[in-house]
Amino acid sequence: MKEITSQQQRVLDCIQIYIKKTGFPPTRADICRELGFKSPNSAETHLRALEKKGFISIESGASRGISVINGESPNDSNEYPIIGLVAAGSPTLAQENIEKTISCPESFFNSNFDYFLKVKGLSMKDAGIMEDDLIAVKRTTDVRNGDIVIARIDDEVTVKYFNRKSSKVVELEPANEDFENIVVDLEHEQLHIEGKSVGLLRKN
Amino acid sequence: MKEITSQQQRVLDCIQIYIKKTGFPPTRADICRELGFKSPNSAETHLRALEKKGFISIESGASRGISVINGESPNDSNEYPIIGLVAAGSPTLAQENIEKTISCPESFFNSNFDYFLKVKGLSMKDAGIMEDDLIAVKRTTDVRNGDIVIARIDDEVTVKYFNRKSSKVVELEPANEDFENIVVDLEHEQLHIEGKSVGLLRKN
DNA sequence: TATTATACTGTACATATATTCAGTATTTTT
DNA sequence: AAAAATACTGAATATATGTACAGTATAATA
Repeated sequence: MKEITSQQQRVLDCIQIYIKKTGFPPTRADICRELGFKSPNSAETHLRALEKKGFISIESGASRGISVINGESPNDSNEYPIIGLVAAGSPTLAQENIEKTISCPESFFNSNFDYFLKVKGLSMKDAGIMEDDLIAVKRTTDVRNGDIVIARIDDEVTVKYFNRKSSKVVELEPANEDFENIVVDLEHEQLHIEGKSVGLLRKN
Repeated sequence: MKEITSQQQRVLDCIQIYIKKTGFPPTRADICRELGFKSPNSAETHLRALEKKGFISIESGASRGISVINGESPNDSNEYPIIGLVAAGSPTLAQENIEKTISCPESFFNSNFDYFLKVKGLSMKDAGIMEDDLIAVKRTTDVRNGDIVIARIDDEVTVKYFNRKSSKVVELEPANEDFENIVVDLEHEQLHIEGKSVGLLRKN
């Protein structure tokens, strides 16, 4: 990140204050009004400079398409991401998989947790886990028989009861008689435990 | 704050996700693209409805002039009591019935709510409501068919689906075939609606 | 010394965008 | 049974807005 000039700082501050106050970014004209410029091009050139230096990004053609690039993530509060359970692919915390975040106390469930997983399907319905429920997931590989785990086999992610049959065999058991147990032979298949359920949240 | 419809909720979610992703609010056309509408007026009418109900504010004439009201200020956390569902007696907020309290944001569920009710029994298990789950209850008598309600008949409190059969008859339907419908003849029995479920919380 | 970056004014214009009007249909409320 | 709210399509339009072009001037680099 390059040096910022004092005028560019004023413009950057102006943008942030404007967003704070209104909820959306300013136009070039708004910036001129706030800072006393008489030509929209004054704002324009400052914006381009700020973009070039990496302080903001500008969506070309979009009105008010300014977004402030925030180096620091707000990890001070307890924001937990909601991640969609996609059939293929692991539930990573990559930006594109995060649908939303929820603010909630750290010690909300009995154990602390890392993210919410949005459930698809009814394979755990007899455990009271319904479609679109949010499972509070704690990232851990320390799971015991009977735990509800988030498991990945190859690229498929599922939520099931964990049941270790032997040192080489693990069964993943649904809570719905319409579904069948998944038997994983650890010698021939990769089983990755993403974490376990420590709670559940449902919004009607 | 009035009731929000499911479509309006989709639009509201869309706006919040869009802001989260881009840093600025969507245009009418953006909303149409995201939700599959074919006319900008579809978005427009939903926005006006959301504004009327107080969920958003719209700056007249400004492009992308949408701001979400109550957009999760971090310190709006409240203490909500957990009340045990005892077979006899109403779930009052009297001190002796409060087992515990939970700190959680006001806007945690889609609708605001008043207390948590701890579930006993499995009469609603097919609705994903299990023993010891905490139902977020909003105190209201404005319930519709299909709502999960907290109802009191004489001194017995239950959680069931609400189904008005006629002006004189209401059926309370369990979500478990081992239980039977409760038919309430309003001319001969007192039915008191304590509130309805707006969410659920489970701790493993 | 020539070049580049900064810091503006002022005009112009294509298009992005909000917003209105005219319809249709269904559901909910009164 | 009538009225209001919900949930759309489709077309039209005034204006809000980004952005390019033409200048001027000063300070910092190379």
